[in-house]
Amino acid sequence: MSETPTPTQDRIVKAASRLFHASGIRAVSVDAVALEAGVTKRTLYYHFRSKDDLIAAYLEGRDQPNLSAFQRWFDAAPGDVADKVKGIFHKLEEAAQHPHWKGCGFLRTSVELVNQPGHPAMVRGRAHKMRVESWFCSVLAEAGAGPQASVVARQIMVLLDGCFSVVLLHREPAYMAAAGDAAAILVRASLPTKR
Amino acid sequence: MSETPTPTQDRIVKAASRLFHASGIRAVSVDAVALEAGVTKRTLYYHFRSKDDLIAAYLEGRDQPNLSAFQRWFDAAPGDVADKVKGIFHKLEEAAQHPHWKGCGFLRTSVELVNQPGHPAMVRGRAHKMRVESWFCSVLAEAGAGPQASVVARQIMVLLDGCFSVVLLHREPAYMAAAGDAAAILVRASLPTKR
DNA sequence: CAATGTATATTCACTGTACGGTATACATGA
DNA sequence: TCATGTATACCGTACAGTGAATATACATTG
Repeated sequence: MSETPTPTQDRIVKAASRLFHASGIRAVSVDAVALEAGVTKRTLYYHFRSKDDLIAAYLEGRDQPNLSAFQRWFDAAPGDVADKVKGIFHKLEEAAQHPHWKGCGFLRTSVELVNQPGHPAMVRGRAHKMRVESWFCSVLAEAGAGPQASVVARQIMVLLDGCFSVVLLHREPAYMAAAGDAAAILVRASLPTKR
Repeated sequence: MSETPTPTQDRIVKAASRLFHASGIRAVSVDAVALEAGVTKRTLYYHFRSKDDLIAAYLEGRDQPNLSAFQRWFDAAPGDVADKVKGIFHKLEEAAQHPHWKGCGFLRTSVELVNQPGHPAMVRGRAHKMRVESWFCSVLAEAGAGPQASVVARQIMVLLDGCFSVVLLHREPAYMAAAGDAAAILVRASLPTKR
């Protein structure tokens, strides 16, 4: 799992990621993944024990890139911490404009696996969300939020995941702007007054 | 659709609701619904054209009850508007304690149908969420939020749906308390200062 | 009243297909 | 020759949906 993947494994995971993210894990068959990867199903099963393994690999591959994107967006935004957090929501709003945008793969997978809380994909989903939350928490703590940092980090996570869900249903990215404003208000309320 | 359902139709929809809500629409077969309803599959297909029709009926039946619950919780909570909104999140937190709690059927169904935006169930999901949002909006407007009412209503919806998603993944209802605090802060910020 | 017709409601048994996963054999290079 | 990798063909199952027959209810008509 932690070894360097062969080119074939890589192609399979990439194909799985495209299809799973586009249509959901239950709607995509193993045959479809093999076809997309240009590989026979038997080859796929040589490299992955089961479809569940493939799902786990799919999410594994999205963990770091997702977090990095948030961090990049935060760093690139001008202004104070509150503005920078708001900047993340702004970038998310831009991304959601594309008709192919499909929300958060971790959340969507967790919905499809709602009755298998111990599924490796669920474990990875929780770990990913916790990483993001911890990063928000440390950012807020460095900005001087004190003991409020962890609460506000949780509130930001709720707003973030709320955006994914609401916009996936309504296809109305403007919710993200409203959520960004909310996040900025909450961050400011947690920081010591400026002057 | 608007006619009084026969007892058999009612039993089928109720069985479908239980199973769909417990496990998701894709994980539950029509055979399973028929079995749960104590009816042959062929009888089920006499009353409903397809599984999609059944899914739509399932969500149709959750629209008004869901909204009414929010309104009841709001009315029952003490304090000003901000406190009452927070009261909704508190009740939600209580509900999420039960191990059988499975989040919001509308959101979860929308995830499972992500590639069929025109599906009747998606249409009903959007309509339901809009009804809830409109109700929040009118409540805020009556409290004197002015033009901010619609923005804050959207922020509350994002927090609400964020709770459903986050808690379904983490199984940690405390996120709802944090979200309730956030909602109260946002509502207060939108109202004219007391004195 | 009895025989008949008709719409509603229900059942058993079935079809076609798509799916996750596998048995087995073949190829290739160290 | 042995490990790695790929391919063809297949298995058993589960699923959405259907065909054709049957039962019940109730009205129409001789």
